[in-house]
Formats: sequence, C-alpha cells, structure tokens
Amino acid sequence: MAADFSKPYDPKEVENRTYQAWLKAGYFNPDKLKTKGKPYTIVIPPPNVTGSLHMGHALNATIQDILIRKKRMEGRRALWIPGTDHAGIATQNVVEKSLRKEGIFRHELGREKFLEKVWEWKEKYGNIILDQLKKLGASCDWSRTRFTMDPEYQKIVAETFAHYFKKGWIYRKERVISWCYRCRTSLSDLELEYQETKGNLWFIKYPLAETTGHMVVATTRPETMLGDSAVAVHPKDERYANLVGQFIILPLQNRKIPIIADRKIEKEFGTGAVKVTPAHDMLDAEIGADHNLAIYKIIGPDGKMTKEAGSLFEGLKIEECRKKVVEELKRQNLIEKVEEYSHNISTCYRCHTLIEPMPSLQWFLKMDGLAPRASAAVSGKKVVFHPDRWKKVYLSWLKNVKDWTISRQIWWGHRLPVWFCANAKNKSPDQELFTVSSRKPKQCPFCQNCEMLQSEEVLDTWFSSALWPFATLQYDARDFKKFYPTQTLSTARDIINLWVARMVFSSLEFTKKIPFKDVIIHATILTKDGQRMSKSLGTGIDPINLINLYGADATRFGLIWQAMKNQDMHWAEESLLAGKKFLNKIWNASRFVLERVEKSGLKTAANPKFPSNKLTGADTKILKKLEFAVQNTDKNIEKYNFGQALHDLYDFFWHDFCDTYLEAAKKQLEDPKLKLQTQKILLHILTTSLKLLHPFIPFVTEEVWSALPIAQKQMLIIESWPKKR
RNA sequence: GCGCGGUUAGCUCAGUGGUAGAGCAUUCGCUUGACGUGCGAAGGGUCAUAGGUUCGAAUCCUAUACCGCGCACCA
Repeated sequence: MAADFSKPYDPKEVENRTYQAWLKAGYFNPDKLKTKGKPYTIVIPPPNVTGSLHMGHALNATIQDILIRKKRMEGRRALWIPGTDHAGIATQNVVEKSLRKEGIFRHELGREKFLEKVWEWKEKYGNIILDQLKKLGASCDWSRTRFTMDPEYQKIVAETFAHYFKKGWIYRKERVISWCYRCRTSLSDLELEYQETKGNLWFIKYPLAETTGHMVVATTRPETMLGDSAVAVHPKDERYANLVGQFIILPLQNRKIPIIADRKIEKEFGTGAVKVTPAHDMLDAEIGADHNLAIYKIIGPDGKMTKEAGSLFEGLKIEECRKKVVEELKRQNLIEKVEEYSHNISTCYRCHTLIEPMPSLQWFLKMDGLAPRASAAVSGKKVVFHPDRWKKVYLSWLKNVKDWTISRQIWWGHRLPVWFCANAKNKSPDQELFTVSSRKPKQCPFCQNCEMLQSEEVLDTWFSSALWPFATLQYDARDFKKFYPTQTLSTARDIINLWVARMVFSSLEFTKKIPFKDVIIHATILTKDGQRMSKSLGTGIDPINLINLYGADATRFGLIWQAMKNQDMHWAEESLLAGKKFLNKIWNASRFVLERVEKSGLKTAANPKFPSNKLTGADTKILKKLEFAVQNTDKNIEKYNFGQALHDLYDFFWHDFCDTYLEAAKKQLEDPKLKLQTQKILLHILTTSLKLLHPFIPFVTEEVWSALPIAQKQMLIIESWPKKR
C-alpha cells in the first residue's frame, strides 16, 4: 500500500499499519531474512515485570532499535531478543501491596496461592511491557521472547547453581548479612541504598568491673548495647592503654564483658572507645570473630527484640526499644551527653526499610575466582564501556567485592536446587543433610527412602539475570552457536555492577566467552527540575502517553535528540514537538518530490551516477552534502553518538535539502535541459535520506518509501544501508 | 573522606585552542502552488568564579563555589 499524500501525516494510523506489515513480513526474525551476513545480536535488558515501562526504557529501547535496524539494513542477520525479568523482591512486593488493598495478606494465602497471583500479575504486566515496546516500533524477534522464569531458563539457572556448588564456589554459612525485616529476606550489599539521616550520638557510661569509674562509648544505636560483648579501643590509644584486658559491667544486661584492643577502631571518633555488637554490625562482626567474642542476637528477623535482649525489651520494635533503653540509662544516670549527628543509614533498595545487620544462615557465591576475570575482560578492552569512564565504577566494585549472598527468603523466584533429607528434619540447620542437584534426586542419598524436600529459599533475582545473554540463546543449541556472543549491550548506569559485571563473569565461567563487546551506558532521564522520574513522586512520564500524543517516531526523535553523552538528561518535551514538526517536514518534502518526479528514470534504489559536467552548482553542493551525511551518520552510529547523528541528519534534510536544494530545484525543473537530471537527484537525495533516517524514525520513512516510484523495491526495513564511498 | 559528571541564550542542550551555535520560546515581516507543524529576518550570552599556560582559551592546567551521582564511613 502506498502512502496517501493528499492528507497530512497521521502517525497513529501509519504506525499501527506499518508495524503489522513488518510483523507479517517476518523481518524481525533473522532466520527469515534472505541475507547470509554475519549475525548481529542484542539482548534487551529485560524490564522488571513490576509494572509498565518508563522513559528510561523507551530511550534504551530506541537506542537498541537504531542499532538493530542499521545492522539489518547492512545485511547482517540482526537479532534482538526481547523479554522480561521476574524481578524477585520487587515483584513480590508490588503484588503483595496490591493484594493488601483487597485485604488479602500474603501469609494467609500461603506460598502456592500467592505465587499463582504473582504469575497472573506477570502475565498482565509482562504483556503490557511487550506491547509498549511494539508501540515504540521495537523490531525485536518476538518468536524468541524470553522470561527469566521460563521452564528452560529455570533449568539453566539450576544447572549453573549446581556447577558452582560442585566447584566449591557456592557455600552455605551463618554470617552477619544485611537483612530487610519488612521483606523478610537477606540482601546483597548492592541492594542497599544509603540515606543521609539526622540522628543522635549518645555517649554512654559503661562502669568498670574491677575498679570504680567508667568508660564512655559513643553510639548512634543505643539499643544495640543489649547485644554488646566487648568494648574496643585502638591498640595505640594511650588514654585506654591501662584498661585493655580489664572488664566492664554492661548496664541493663549486667554482663561482664572485656575491653579489647583492635586496629579497626579510630581514635578520633567519639571517645575512641567503641561498643562491640558482633550480631548487629558488620564491622563488629569482624572484630567479634577475630577476638572470639560471644554473639547475642538481640533483634529477630521480624525486626523485634528477642528474648536475648532481656525481658524488659523483648517484643519491642527497634525504635521503641531505643527509647526505652535511653530512658533506662538516663534513669540510672549513665548517659553522659547526647550530640546531634548526621550519618548515612542503609535501607532496602526495594522498600526503603532500615536494614538490620544480623547473623543468618545463607548461601554465598565466592567472588575471588570470578571477579578477577571480569576485571581483566574490561581492563584488557575485551569489553568496552561507552562512555569509557564507566569502567571505573565497574572495576572499583570488582576490586573490593565481597562474596555474593545469593539466597533470598522470599517466595517469588528460582527455588534453590538444594534438596534436604526429610527424615533428618530435626537436626539443627547447620547439620541438615542436603544435596545439590539441578533435578530432584530419585533417591535420598542419606536415608534412601524419604521424599526429599526442596529448599524453600530462592535465588537473588540478579543471579538469573546474570545469565541472560547466553541463557536466552541456549533454549536452542543452534541459536547459541549462531548468535552468541552478542555485540552490544545498552543499559542504565545504576546496574553496572548489579547486572553488567555479573553477566561478564557468569558468561566467562559458563561459555568461556565475553557476553558482549560494547556496553553503552545511556543518560538517566530526569525531570526538568533535576528530580528523578518516579511513579511514587508523581514525576514519571509514561512513554505511551507521549506516543499517543506525538506518535512513536516523534517520541523516538525527542529521546534521541536529547541523548548526548551526558550522564543525565533533563527532560524537555519540546524536543518531541521538534520531532513532530520534522516528520511533517519529511512528509511534505516527500510529497513535493513525488509530485515532481512521478515517472522518473530511476529503476532501483541503488546509487545512481550523475555525470559531473552536467551538474549545476546546487546539484554539486547537495550531492556533496549528501555524501558527507552518509559518512557522518554511519560514523556517529558506530561510535554510539546517536544524538549527534540525528542532529546532523535533521540539519541536512531540513536546511540543505529542503530550504536550499528544493528551492533551487523548483527553478531547475522549469528548464527542459535540467529537468530529468533534477528529478533524478531529488529522488536520490530523498531515498538516501529515508534510509539514513529509518533507524531513528522507522514509521514515517517506511511509509514514504512505500510511495517511491522505484522498481524492484523491498520494504525499507531491509533495504541496503547507504554505502560510504 | 575518595572518585565521577555538570555549570554556555528565557528553557533543553551542542561546541572543545583562532571572530559564540541548534531546537523550543520571544519580536518583526510574509495567504509565493511541498509544508503557517511553514518561509525570511531580528533580539538575546563578560561561555560559574579566580589564577595560570599561550600570540590567542568557552575550549588546556590549577584552585574555588554551586548542582547531581557513585563508593567509603555510618561505632
């Protein structure tokens, strides 16, 4: 169907119709392309099925689509794999929240019923997300749509876990970890967010045991004193040199605890003497381990004080307990002073509840074998960040990385492929009899006759995301062979470590190859005021609203128009308006050309030759500019300078072609000697421009293309990319 | 505390050693047959501040300020 130029450009109608035409033609699937070119693969960063897509996703999808479309036009077998991520804690939380509105509580439903609800949610939002991508014009191969909890994917996850375990790199241990008592699960250090908080620094007197007098310790968390098992000072702190080795009577608990020396203590902070709570502080846990101190778990997984906190405090919430402890200490005149103090507290990145460090039996993945390889891939330029500076973020994390806490105590996610002997249930947890296997063992290796129970725990959602580039291709061995490794990954800066680094080491471990060559870190979209776009703040913009208002092409244009190499971009809707106007310009310029050209001598879309001795000054100039535009666009896309490429194309098409050449052409067309050649040049500039613009604004270009009077025409989406001379 | 960005026209951003640019907004003029979602023209910036290098700096260097981000600390 040819475009109808008697009407103004109607993006909605054209976009729907054109997308259907592409789908029908099957060009999104590289297997259906006639080309035998080298494969070019991109895997989409799978959006979380927590909800619909935001502007950042739209920008990212546009970037990937530009690359895929260009490569497809270059004759590569371009494959863009779409999909979504189950996003463990995040999705569990939103479903829980939505159920609560109906008065339903997760624990009342039970695991199985609750998971049914989550799957319903996933079905709904997963599809919304994929529809949004389609509306935007994303040329993904939908026949290869993946989800991180597909049966095939689950199998791969289980196998990787078993592989690591067999290698001795996954282990189970009780250790002080970060615990979110609202989500009721452990978290890794990357899942913490720090918030600057104003609080107090309490100076508490701890009476000496053997002699009169006391030591003063400073703390921001007085309630944790209930779990203290020592007071520590720096070994070279002369103020306390004579006290080291003596004992303190811990107030409220009436416990005799030692005064120890440890180099981790800073003399300058507070009084230089620190209370040590090995159960509820990371640093104290280390000190406790080094000095073999007792561990008192005074806070439970529910965020309430335990029996060990003492009868006065048991059952209180942390904040309540803090008040009460302070009251008690005041009553006993043990508070020397209180200072105002502002510090960072860690919170859960999904619900922003205060994180409580506590000892917990968890599964860990050792990093000392994996991290150096991931570092080497980037420092050896096998994997390259764009812009380059982001490699610092990546490398510095890997340099100091701690073992990865991979188990989570939630319901939604990949169950650990760990099997417990049901008959050994009464053993204490660390003596439990278990075996690791990607499939349920037929027979219990311990008692030979029980039905083995699978672990209730699930994996950190990022454990499965880390396998994405190869797991998505391993559903079919031929795909993996053909399309892996992928070429380019485009993503946001906040998941460089959470996701990118982990994909690199996982891929190196399981495929012996890097998962991708280039990593594009695109700008983060902020509101005009510099706020983060977020639904809860009401500052977010739904790309679908923009698509309805301006069309997908204009939305893509607006996003890319602003996508320079900054790390942030302040959202300016005007750029979409600029896009809309530009589409109109293309539409009308095309109408002009087509009206004047009608039956020209052009038979193919390939580069025609123009004898230079017959060209007018205007002809020569525009052809030269066109040649530059071809080179420049190609170069800018290859260097991932998408915004620059679009600005230059805009300038070329509007000002060089429309404002200048079209005006000159009007006169030339009246001259019989120049007419035919001018027609040819007009058509040539238009066809080449449409090709160059297609990756950015695919719909309008395809629509205009359909009207070109060229024989042997294919759809623009698979036409050849203009060649550099 | 360490590191990374940013600071250029009213707004959003390019420019990156040699007389300041774009889009949007503003003002003025155009019912010329592709387009008024347009055309032509105009106004508007001591390029954050202070030093330095240079014949010459918005552009390089060094500080400082403010905004943002990350890491560490967070007793």
